[in-house]
Amino acid sequence: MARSSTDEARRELPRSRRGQRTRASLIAAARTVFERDGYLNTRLADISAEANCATGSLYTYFSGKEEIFAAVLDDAQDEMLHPHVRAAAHTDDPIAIIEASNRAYLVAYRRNAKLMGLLDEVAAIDDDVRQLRRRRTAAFVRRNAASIRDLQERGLADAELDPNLTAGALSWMVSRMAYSVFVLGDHRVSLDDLVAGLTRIWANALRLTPRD
Amino acid sequence: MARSSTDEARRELPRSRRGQRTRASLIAAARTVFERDGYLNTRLADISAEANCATGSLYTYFSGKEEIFAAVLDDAQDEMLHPHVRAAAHTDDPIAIIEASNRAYLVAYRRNAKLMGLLDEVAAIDDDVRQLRRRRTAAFVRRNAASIRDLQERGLADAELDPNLTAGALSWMVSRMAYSVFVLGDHRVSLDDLVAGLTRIWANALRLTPRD
Amino acid sequence: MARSSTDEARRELPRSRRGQRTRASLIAAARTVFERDGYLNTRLADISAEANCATGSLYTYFSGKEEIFAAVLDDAQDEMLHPHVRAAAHTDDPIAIIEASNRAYLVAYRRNAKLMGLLDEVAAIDDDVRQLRRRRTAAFVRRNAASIRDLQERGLADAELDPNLTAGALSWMVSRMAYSVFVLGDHRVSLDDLVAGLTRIWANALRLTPRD
Amino acid sequence: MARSSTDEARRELPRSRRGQRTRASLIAAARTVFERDGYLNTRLADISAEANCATGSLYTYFSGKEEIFAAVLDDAQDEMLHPHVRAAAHTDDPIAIIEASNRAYLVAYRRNAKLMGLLDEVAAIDDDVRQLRRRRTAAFVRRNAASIRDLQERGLADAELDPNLTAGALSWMVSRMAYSVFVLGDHRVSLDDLVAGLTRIWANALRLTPRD
DNA sequence: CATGAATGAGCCTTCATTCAT
DNA sequence: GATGAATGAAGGCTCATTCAT
Repeated sequence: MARSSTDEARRELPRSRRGQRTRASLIAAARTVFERDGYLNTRLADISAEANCATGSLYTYFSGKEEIFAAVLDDAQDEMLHPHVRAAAHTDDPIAIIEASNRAYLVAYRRNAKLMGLLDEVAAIDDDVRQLRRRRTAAFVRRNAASIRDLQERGLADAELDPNLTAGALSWMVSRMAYSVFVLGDHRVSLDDLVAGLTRIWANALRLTPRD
Repeated sequence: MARSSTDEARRELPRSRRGQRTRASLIAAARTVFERDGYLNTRLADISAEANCATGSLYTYFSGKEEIFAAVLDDAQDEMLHPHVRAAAHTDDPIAIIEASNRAYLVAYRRNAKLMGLLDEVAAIDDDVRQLRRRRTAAFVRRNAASIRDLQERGLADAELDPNLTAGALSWMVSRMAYSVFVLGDHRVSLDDLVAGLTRIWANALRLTPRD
Repeated sequence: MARSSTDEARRELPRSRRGQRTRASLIAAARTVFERDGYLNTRLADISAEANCATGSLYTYFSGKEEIFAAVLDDAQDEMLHPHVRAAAHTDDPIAIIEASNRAYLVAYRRNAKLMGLLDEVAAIDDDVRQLRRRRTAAFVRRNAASIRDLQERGLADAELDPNLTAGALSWMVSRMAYSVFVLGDHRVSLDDLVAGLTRIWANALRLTPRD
Repeated sequence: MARSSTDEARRELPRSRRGQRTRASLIAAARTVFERDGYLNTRLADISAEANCATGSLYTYFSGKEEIFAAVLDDAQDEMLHPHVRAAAHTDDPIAIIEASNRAYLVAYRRNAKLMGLLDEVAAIDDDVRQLRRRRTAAFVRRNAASIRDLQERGLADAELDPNLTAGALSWMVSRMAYSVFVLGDHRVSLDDLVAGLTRIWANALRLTPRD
């Protein structure tokens, strides 16, 4: 997570084995409770209770709610990262790449739907988390923008589109649809149809021509 | 607003002129404070202070934070409504209609950017508000879906697209871009460019052919 | 009521006809609400609402909750008074007199059961009401004590009994049984059986010999 | 106390010694303040102040006023219980048994007069406490009824009396006289005279013949 | 390091009472 | 007199954070 290296307030990692166990169980408990009760409704006491340890112990490792939430995100880091386009590096077909990317994203989102919804809740509340998410998204958007620019230069994509704006718009489209489908439960649609639908819109938007 | 007719707990409207003035000033104060401090940080005492009245007066008209927030939304109702496509009824060009619709939406959004951001914050927290927003969005999406279906039937739009999914995806795209630009301050872009960009993406996505 | 003549704080009686009507409807409403919700749970606003008049109007006639409660008691005065033994003056049989007295008391109690329960609630809370009730009871007890003394002097009742103590004990016995049966709903027993049972205990206690 | 086993909301007992001390001092403080100021006038802050601890500490052990009051009763439990008739099991004389029972009750009542008065205040207000008292009284009355029935069967007591009604009536008589004498301060009478007087009435009521 | 009780600021909510209209 | 909105003191309760053991 972005904070990992920069946040000097963070408590040091525990040295003893016992400490590591406690810390880990607190993080696991926090995720459980956050996902069950929501960020705001969660009291720190609930977390320590879930972790079967004393209230005070939480402060041994974390400075407060925000930090333990950050730790939960950190812990789930890899699962949640925007999948890289390289995920589908073994093809040249731009549409196939987009599809692979979307699929990877949506699969990851679905697997962590509760946490993603939580992230959304917290981002609406907490500026740090909002910045964090923005930074992540920015990286993703930048990659997409680069890809669009590349396709435009190769004459494959609509040259009129502003690569940055377009990348941003399409990224939001996918991430909000994921939220809508997996968190809110709107749109009863299968994963395959969702991937296909979003990919087609994305490809159309760029005016890529399907090879068919 | 949706609650108006359904929420039986809502306090009665004031009978006297004085009461109407107080109620109105409370709503105005609430909007000011909510937009300034955010929903969570706002204490009801802040609102009454801003409205220059006693704490208790707030409870004369509202049962609590949620209800006064609902009243603020109610009050801003018309400004915030998703603009109807009819806005551009005086043309036949599908792209022109989309553009007009997007412009209307983005203009309205920009005018109430703070409130829209607030709505987003609260929707992440409060289920009632979430439902409220969902209902509104659903109506908007339904209209868009109908429009897409119509264009498909007329052979103007990509027949492969699922109208509902597409309408949902494109609507989210526009609304999140509005959030991104006007609330978060991302993408330094002019309103015109934003409208043009989103409209082009939208039109491309449907495979509408610009007349040029 | 005892306060009627002594309490200088009491508002004057209204002169206008309209005022009298308002005052009367407030008292009626107060009784309704007190009996329905209990003394503590009753808010003055509930009373004025029930009386279909403004909150402020209550203060035109009463200085507060205690005073309007006193007015309710005042209003119900005659129904609630301890019945006088004279009620059965047309017989010489001591037991018949006791029975008549008990019956009269219990009938009156039953008729105003809600109010009597209320009186009990308030007496436990408010010292003024407690004193009021004590004064009333004292008069009743005094009469009973005199009656016992008389029977003792005539050689009809156990001479060992302390007339005051006995009168107090038996009076409490009857009044608490009334409370128990009519307010709490204990002892499923008919009025006749209740009267008969209490009268027999009373007569036995005095060692009066039934004539049979 | 009756709630002990049934009230699932009750906070857990403290685990540490310190916690036990705090809890105990809160209960002691509560009794002091309740007896001094009455139930209604007591603010929870007064109790914590009296116990020299923070407001919040009270909530560590009790969920509110009702529960801490219940704990006070619980704590005084043994002193307040209706004394059992067995208290005087070493005699066969029915009157002596009644006298011993009454004396035990009145002595206990006098010792806890303030608390008994309090119990009365609260019973008039709070339904839970009312039920609690009712259950206790019922047990006491049941024992007395059984005793009366026994005496009737042995031909020693007036066969006409309804055992339940009579037991109820006489029990109320004694308990209200205790209230009257020890709480209200009516009837200037010595304990011995009170015991003697009530016992004679009780015995007379049953038509027991004194052995003299 | 763990424990879990203690702390107390902070905010909400009620409602008797007043008072301008 | 009637009206009903305004007032604001009062007290309840929560829970993040600290700290003695």
